[in-house]
Amino acid sequence: MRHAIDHKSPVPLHAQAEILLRQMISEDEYQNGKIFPNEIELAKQLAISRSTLRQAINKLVFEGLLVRRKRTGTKVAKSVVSSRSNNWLSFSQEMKLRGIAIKNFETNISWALPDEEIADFFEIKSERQVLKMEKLRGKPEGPFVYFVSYFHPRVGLTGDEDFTQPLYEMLEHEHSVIATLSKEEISAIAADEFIAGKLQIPVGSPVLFRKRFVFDHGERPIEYNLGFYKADSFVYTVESLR
Amino acid sequence: MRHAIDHKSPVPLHAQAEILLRQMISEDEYQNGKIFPNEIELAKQLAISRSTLRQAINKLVFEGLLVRRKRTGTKVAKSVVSSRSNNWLSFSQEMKLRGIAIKNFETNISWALPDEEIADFFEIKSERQVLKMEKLRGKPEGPFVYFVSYFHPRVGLTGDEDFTQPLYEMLEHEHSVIATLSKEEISAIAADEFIAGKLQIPVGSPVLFRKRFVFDHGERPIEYNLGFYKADSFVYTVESLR
DNA sequence: ATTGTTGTAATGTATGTACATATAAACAGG
DNA sequence: CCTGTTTATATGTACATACATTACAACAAT
Repeated sequence: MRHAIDHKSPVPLHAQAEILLRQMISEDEYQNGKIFPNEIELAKQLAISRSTLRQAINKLVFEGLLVRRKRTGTKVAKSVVSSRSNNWLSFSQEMKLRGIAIKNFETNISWALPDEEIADFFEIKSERQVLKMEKLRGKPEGPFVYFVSYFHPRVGLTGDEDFTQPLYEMLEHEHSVIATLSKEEISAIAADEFIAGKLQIPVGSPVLFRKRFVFDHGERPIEYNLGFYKADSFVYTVESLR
Repeated sequence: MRHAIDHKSPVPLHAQAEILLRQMISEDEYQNGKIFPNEIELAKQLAISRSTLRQAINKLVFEGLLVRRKRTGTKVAKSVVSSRSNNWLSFSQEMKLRGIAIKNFETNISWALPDEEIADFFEIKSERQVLKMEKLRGKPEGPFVYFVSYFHPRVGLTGDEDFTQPLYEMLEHEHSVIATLSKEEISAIAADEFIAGKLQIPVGSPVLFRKRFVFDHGERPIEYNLGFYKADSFVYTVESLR
């Protein structure tokens, strides 16, 4: 009998249930296709009503994390198609959601001169220094992604900010900059020596390369971001309606 | 008093409510920020219960079409305007747009047994044969993409169709199947022997791999598609709003 | 004028209940 | 052995109800 739900907590019961379900989802058994206890049973275990539990389950179904079939039951979705091209979760938030612990291998903040493409995107002179952020992140056993970001001077970053917290929240709270639009280009490339060194892979290995342009609500450029992902470590999901 | 909801229809009431709400959303008044009737009032107008109406509203809130605030009410979300990019151009249409002439190197139609993932996606037994379409396409100087598609038996393809015309138009006109939703997963992989052979590149070279799940308006699976793009030949672009 | 209080209107949370529907599995009949 | 039929079980749909929370608005007190 589970009873991990606190009826006296200010956190809504369905939200608590959602958290519990996310935990279950990340467990190996459920990842491997084990059927969840049925609604009635699970509701009883958690000591909440079926309707409340359903609220939590439905949210996860909508996100594409769970699938349900009558008579069969509820289980973790096979092809984890995380719905809504919500690319607005931070990297760590997203990984957390998928139950992956991440480790920071390097974080580097510096001032740099933008190359032509960046200066062009920011609409500034290439003599003007911009803040550059590099991050090397991955699983405990090794890095699998190398990021480089450049920020528009308008944002007002000093380099002393706390770059460990979710980036877009930090920008919003500390600098009142609200990122609302991103354009991304995704391609496959071969690792050059630099990237191969960072990701600890052979030169020439496949790398998923993402170039990202981030704008504020006035469509003014905010961030220029490059991401290099070790092959197979990362799947980019997109959902589109006609 | 609205009463556009048919209680005798086999279509669930919440689904009917959802359709009505979508219509309202598209109306000018609501686009311009008019507040919707409150839940209780609207439920009364539609002659359904508040819970049922809420089911519909919540779905649209999840989708980001509506925003709600206590005491203020429910209205159309500001920023939304149709997000997402058009992945709905056919390959050749898209290439044409970019001024690239396309050559077909191979087109192969056959019947095949689906592997577990495909059978699972289609929700059919893996003994049931499905139509398989392979295409190798590229520039005059060489191929740069290899596609494999599987079609759900429901579509009713015989294999004798004209696969040279734009696929989704053909499906719509010849088989009344309207593809409206696609979920895609993009990753980088190393070319295995088969793919390397097709694309005429060394084994182990980087390849942009796209897995695509296509659904009709009822979210029923229609097509399962794999695309292998030679590195640097293809850039995937995504635009997303928050 | 500012600050605090109270009313009220909207969504948010939560439960209990009832019946519908889809389907896997067991069963029976040929 | 296969084929149809029944049964049990899980999700799906729908409603009625109650109380909590939030936040704007009006008013009162300082």
